[in-house]
Amino acid sequence: MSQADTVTRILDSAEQLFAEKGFAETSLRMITTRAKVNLAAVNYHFGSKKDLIQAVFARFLTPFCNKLDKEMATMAAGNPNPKLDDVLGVLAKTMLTGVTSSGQSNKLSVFMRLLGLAYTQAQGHLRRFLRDHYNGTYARFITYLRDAHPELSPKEIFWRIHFAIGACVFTMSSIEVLREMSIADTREDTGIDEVMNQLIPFLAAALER
Amino acid sequence: MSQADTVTRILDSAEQLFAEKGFAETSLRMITTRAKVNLAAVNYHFGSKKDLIQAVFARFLTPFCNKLDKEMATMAAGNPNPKLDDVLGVLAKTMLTGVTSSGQSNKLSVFMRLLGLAYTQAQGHLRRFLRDHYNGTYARFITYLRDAHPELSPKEIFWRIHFAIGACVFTMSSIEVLREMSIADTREDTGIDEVMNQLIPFLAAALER
DNA sequence: CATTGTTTTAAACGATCGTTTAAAACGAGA
DNA sequence: TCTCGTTTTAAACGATCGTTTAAAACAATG
Repeated sequence: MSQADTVTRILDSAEQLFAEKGFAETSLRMITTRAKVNLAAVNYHFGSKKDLIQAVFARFLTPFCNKLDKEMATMAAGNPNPKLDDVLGVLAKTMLTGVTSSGQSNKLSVFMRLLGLAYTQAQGHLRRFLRDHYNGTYARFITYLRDAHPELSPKEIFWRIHFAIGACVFTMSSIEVLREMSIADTREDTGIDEVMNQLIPFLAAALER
Repeated sequence: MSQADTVTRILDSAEQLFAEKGFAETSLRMITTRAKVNLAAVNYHFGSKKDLIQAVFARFLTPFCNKLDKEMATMAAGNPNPKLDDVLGVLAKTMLTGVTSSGQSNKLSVFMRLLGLAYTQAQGHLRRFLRDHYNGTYARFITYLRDAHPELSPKEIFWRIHFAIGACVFTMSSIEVLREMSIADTREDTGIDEVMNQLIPFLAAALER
């Protein structure tokens, strides 16, 4: 087994388990067992558990942010005054097509779940890491939103977009639980596409109003 | 120190720490140290850490659900065809006035944070506990929503209300982080009342549309 | 005051955690 | 084939976890 294999398998297992259980509830022994590598491999290749957490985020956030930056620039080049729909459309498209780190299915919910953990479970070091590495893309995105709605104050833009992020992150984070509850409630299942098809107009209505 | 004191102090500390750090990241030693009681007091009075978690939820959910049930019944008695605004208004009022378990300030964000943990960090036992004890109130509330919007399918009701719950839970769960980010973004702070004043019309627009 | 049931206390239990160590296994270049 | 840097392995480290124990302290009752 080559080094790249070992590193990748650790990242895959860690990503999956972190999204499923959170950081504290996931032990290095769970990760290395699932990855079929030796326990010491994490500390050898990454240094510490904290560094592994950052590596998991870096692996999917770096290409995602690069892609988002590029797509945003492309949109702005062909459209001097992008509206909210345009900006959010680029974001949605990037999320749907650009999140493919470990190649497993259902990647979007993992992405969302990790994003949620970053907000609610970040232990300081992760928050600092994300700010230091991805604040640029975030700031540029917010700027597009402001330009699309110059009549709204920066505050209003900030909170509306985070309300929307909240609805997305929460829904996709708890998608399994929610689908179970939905079945118990309504006696019929709801596919993820169907959830997305309801979520998008929900958010559009809330953001535009 | 009487028994009631000890039990209450443990519940207060646990509630605070769970909301702040989550279940796994909060040790019994943190809880008992903050509560200024002996370590063994948790196992003596509650049995186990899982039982303590359930007790924390029970302490604020039981009076909350009782109050919500009563307020809903009162509303329905005086209003044969409550609209969405009425139903959500009762919910909001109950949340703002009825969440006062440990008497500390900023209780609403603790309530929301714990609610979020119940969805995203529930380890099975908690999910079962909540379903067994509070599913009645939940079902009744959903019924009011359905009656208020008979033209919507049960599925649509279910998902819209959970998108809304997501925006609330996420926002209030990460309120400290978000306020920091907002200050960095906009160079001005946002009070919690102000956040609520933006959140409510946001949700209203999304639910009604 | 003595007794009895309840609560608190200090100490220890075994289990599991993240991390470290040192030797073994491996692989490419001389 | 031998060498040397890299990677993997098994074992152990100290720390911390939830839980248990048995004795001490307490409070109420006779």
